[in-house]
Amino acid sequence: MNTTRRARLERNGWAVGDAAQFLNLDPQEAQFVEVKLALAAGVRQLREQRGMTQAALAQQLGSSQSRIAKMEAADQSVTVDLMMRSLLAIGATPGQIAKLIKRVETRRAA
Amino acid sequence: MNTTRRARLERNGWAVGDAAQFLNLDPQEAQFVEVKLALAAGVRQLREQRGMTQAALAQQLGSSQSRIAKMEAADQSVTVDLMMRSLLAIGATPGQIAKLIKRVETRRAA
DNA sequence: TATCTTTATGTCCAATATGACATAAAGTGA
DNA sequence: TCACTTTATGTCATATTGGACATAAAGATA
Repeated sequence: MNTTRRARLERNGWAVGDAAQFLNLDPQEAQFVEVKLALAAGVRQLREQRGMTQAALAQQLGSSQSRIAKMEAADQSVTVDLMMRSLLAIGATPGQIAKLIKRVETRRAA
Repeated sequence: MNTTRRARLERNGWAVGDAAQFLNLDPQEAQFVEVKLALAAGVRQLREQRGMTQAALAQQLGSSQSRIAKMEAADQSVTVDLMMRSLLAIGATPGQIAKLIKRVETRRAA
């Protein structure tokens, strides 16, 4: 978000910030959420890259379409464990997963 | 393990391999376990680096000493979620966590 | 050795996550 | 528009995880 847009919104009474501010998360829980978001995005990206539907991925994982949808939405009911397993099942390497997580850190600086 | 030792063991009927072979894990589940082991090691390392006991860390996390012990042992009853939260609570950055995971990949090549 | 501290292991049950299912919503092409 | 595919959302029962507690085992210090 650029500076003028932010300023305009704030003038009009909008609280402009990230999920952490909105939800009043302490910083480390906020970071945890960001990690989950990053992994969720990774799952979606890899799945689409492979031209798979959520249903197809669900079948490969022995899960269900609805759970995949929740996973890609980083729903609070899905664990990082499931995301990790999914990423590995899709063929992501630990290095790729690491990259997803590493980006969380720098995102704040951007 | 060096080559001659391996050869000697195998001559004597020992199956020489890693945890994956021993437990008959498929490769991606094996990798998942390795990720957990790496994170577990990270927790222990950071905790000791800070001169904390498991009990002290447990208190900081609102958990219990036994759970910390299990976490550091990468017990199957502890999730990656708990490890991640713990690492972040100890002050690990996403970048550091990423590094732990990234190392899993290259370990195989070593 | 004995005592104290720390860590490991096993079990309980309340809290949470899971796959499954139904169904709504959104997207796609005729 | 309609039909079809894909994704999103809500709920449920079963399974798994969590903190807690007891206690064993291992370390440290005298």
